[in-house]
Amino acid sequence: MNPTIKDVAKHAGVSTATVSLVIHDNSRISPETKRKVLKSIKTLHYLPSKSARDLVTQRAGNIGFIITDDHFLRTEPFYTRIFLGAEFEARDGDYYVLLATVESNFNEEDQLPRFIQERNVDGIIIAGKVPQNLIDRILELKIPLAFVDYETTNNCCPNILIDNIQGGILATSHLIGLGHKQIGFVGADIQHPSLLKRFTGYKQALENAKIGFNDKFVETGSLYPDRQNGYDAAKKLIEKNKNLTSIFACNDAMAIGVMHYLKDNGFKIPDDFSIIGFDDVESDLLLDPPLSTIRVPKIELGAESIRIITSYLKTKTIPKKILVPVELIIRQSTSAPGSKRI
Amino acid sequence: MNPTIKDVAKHAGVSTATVSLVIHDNSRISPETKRKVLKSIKTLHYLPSKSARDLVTQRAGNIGFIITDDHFLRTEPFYTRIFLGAEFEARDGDYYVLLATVESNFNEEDQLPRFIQERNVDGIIIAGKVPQNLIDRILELKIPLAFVDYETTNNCCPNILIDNIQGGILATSHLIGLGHKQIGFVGADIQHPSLLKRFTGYKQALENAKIGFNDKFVETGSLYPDRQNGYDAAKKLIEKNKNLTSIFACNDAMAIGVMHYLKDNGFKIPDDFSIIGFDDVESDLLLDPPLSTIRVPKIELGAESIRIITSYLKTKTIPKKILVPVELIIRQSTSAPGSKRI
DNA sequence: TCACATTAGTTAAACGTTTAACTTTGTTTA
DNA sequence: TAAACAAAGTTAAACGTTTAACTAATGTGA
Repeated sequence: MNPTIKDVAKHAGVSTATVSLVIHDNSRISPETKRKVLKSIKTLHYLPSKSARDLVTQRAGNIGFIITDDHFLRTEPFYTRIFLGAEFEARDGDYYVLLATVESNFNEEDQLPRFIQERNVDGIIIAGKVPQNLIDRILELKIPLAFVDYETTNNCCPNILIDNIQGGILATSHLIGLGHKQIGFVGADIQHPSLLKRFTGYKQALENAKIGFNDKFVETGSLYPDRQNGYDAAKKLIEKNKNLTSIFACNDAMAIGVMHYLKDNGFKIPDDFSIIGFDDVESDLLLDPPLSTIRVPKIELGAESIRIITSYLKTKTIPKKILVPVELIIRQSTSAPGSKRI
Repeated sequence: MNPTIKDVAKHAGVSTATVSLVIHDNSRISPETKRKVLKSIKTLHYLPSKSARDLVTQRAGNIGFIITDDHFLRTEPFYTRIFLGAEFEARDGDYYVLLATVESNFNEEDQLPRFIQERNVDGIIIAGKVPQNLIDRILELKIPLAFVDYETTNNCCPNILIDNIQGGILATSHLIGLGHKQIGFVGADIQHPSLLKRFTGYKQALENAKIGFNDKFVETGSLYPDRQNGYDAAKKLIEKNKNLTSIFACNDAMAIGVMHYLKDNGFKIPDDFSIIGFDDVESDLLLDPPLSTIRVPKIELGAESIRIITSYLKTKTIPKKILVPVELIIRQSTSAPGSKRI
């Protein structure tokens, strides 16, 4: 069996309390005793037991990370990176991150994630949109909660958000700056706060540039912002508006769908048509041409959410909203409106 | 505070031992008492504390998952999915999975992952290649260990492996079946057992088809099997062998590099040149044309590794090697050798 | 010189379970 | 009828820490 604090105490000729105080660097201990104890710790290869510690301190040492399986499968590289950002940051603090997926149609009777049932987390991060009744049940249990990339209306909890409006402005302004005046918007799930704000940014940029907003240029009918729906939206939009020269898609997945539609229909990108996405999913780089987009600092988003929740656990104070800035990434899918087609 | 076992005992009018026995479904308890206790548990919303349990049972309830940061960043979608497979499977068992990355040049004095320091795992899964001295130190601590996608020479521990040889044969035979006779191989890090076996499969398929092996058709100089090195390898290989009609790349990342090189140099895929990869990373689908490849069941690989290690923890028996079968995925990057170039 | 701090440690209870060993009561068996 | 056994619980120790409250020794100011 592993050595315990008692073994160390005996070896160093002190009480277990002293050993504990040394471990926690308490000033009550003289330098000499400290040295002696540290030496014993080293020679015995002593490591404190986490479960014993957790029991007495009444903490779990874990942060739960919840996401719907739907989100996870559909937009995996996006949320995976947020998770990783959380994971990395948690390591520096003193936590582990436990992952759980829930069904997107989670309902009353469904089992809560196991780490909640076992009281195995000190706090929870929810990534992306989840069913309201899940949120309610967690709040009922009074487990500290933070949301990343999902804006809640009741401001019970901190929200770590992408600056979606700014992103929408950046993307649209980029196209405007290149000389585009006919700019389409491809979106989805208009209930989703993030997507809505990107749309708001789009409109705001048009207004700033004194370009009239035209709702014929907007296609937001589908539920999920995925590749197939991007393809279909592009089809509708372009068939309806022959004069369009560019599209801002609400995320990269849809942008990729748009690109495929354009390619399938003989448009050259960016010569005939400029297209910009949002998210900067890594795979953008594989595209031909590489996609201009708005970079979302995913790792940073995850890290920030850990910082928020652990600081809450320490100080019991919550900031309401954190807005993480985004960045315009110009690649080769956008250019000045060039040789017009047909 | 949450209710404890004492509260339940008091509420049900029994001892805490009885409550514990009920929870563990011990036959010593009469049906009537059992019913009574279960009712109290329900009305009080009692949930056993994991840390108390862990302390007394001397288990952590966690499995560690270790990977080098290098692997993780370079081939993220691949190992991420293995991790997820482990995560999902662990949930059904009674474990959480804790992730840790280590530096690929991990050395003696470096800190072991925190979950090892804190004795917070019952077993460890190592994914992909890691430095030998890390392995040695874990073995020293006598923590049960399993390797996924990395073959260890000393057979101390179970190895959950992709059937790389079979994959190499499948890929190469596919090209041969299409009529190719000049088939290049693009690889890397010839020390890496997995890559080596893919190469073995390549040679074996050639032999099976009575096609002579030509080491001019092989390029395995670079250290990492990534996109850039794929690009460079294709360049060398094709400049050297004008008669090549197809390439089997040891993974998709390199295959993508090869495709980029081919595109940059005016080759049409698959008309002028067939290319097949290995791994079936999701992003293959974005490529133009979509890449034929060998699918590795990543989720399954992770799940299997959890099954192996938890079954070891229960029964203390280890299977030596598990070979997970792979599958040929034919997309549009391979076809019969067609209209030759220039 | 004495009351009082300060320093450097110790003692012992507490955290919430599990489980071996024990008790009590009732039922067989020889 | 007594001894043996089975059934259904209980008691109490143990797991390995942390920490409030205590103690003993030394230093300090009036």
